[in-house]
Amino acid sequence: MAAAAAPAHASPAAEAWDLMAALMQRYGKARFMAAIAELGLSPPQAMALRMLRPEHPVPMSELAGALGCDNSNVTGIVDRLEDRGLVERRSAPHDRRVKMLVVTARGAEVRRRLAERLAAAPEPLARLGEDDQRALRDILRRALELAGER
Amino acid sequence: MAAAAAPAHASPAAEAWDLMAALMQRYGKARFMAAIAELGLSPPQAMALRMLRPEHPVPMSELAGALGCDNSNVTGIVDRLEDRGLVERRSAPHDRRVKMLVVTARGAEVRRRLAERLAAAPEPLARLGEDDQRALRDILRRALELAGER
DNA sequence: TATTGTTATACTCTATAACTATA
DNA sequence: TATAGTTATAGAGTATAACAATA
Repeated sequence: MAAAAAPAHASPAAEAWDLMAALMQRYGKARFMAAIAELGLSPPQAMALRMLRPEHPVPMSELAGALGCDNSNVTGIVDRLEDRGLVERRSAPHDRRVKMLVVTARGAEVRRRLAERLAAAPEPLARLGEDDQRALRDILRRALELAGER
Repeated sequence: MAAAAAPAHASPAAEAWDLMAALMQRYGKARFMAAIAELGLSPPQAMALRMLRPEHPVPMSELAGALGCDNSNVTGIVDRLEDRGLVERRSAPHDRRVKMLVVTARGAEVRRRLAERLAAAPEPLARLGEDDQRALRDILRRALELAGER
């Protein structure tokens, strides 16, 4: 099936955005689905494991915020990750309502393997010359800096 | 919550890929979810409507391929789009097993509004100078051309 | 025999609302 | 009263397997 939208972009930035979306759709999504299938994770489980950082416990509600879903969903997602021994719930010292999420050693290993599979640049970027690669990286760094990120 | 992965990239392309993923995650996803909520579409319904092009009927199985899911899922997704009058099933002339999907006038309008909301470049890209915007667009065009796309 | 789309089944994700235990 | 997390519920997406109609 062909691409989604018709051309005629409002600005070079809009066209770049469109091209980035196409790249993510065609390469990023396929790779993500393949990687999580290998590791036996569902998409939200994989996103949760990516968001959680080993050695940095966070409350359930913060994970819900990062995943952009309701707290009640996180209960089930974490249940299944915990069943597989990838994360643990711990009580918070200062507030007994809060449960802190901790990545286990096994979870950290799965998380590392996932990151490894997602890190490599896809073919269209990898094939670019060194100059283009660096220019692309530098422009994107500037974009995110301008927006106050990082 | 902080970003997902640790730094130390294998190449400028790998870092650029990481930055693009961050951009999509932080801006693309939020905008997509807001747009489909306004239009009353679920994520797969919206993806289906994006993939289908008015005036270009395609078989159910081709949509399944474009969505990267099983044929059996498409039955339900299309059922709900058809209930809302956004697409129609038509019989194919040459093979009576096949059903062709057609975007209705109403579906085309919803599809247009969706595309409109997703087309604008997000703030980090829009804030770049003209030179950077054009350079970014040109590099991405080259990347997709090299990979044999478009 | 093989293929297209549907149905049946089971599991996961999703939001909403009601509940608990804390604060 | 308000908040963190759970449970209950209902709707949607997902893959697998079995099926009907057609090729």
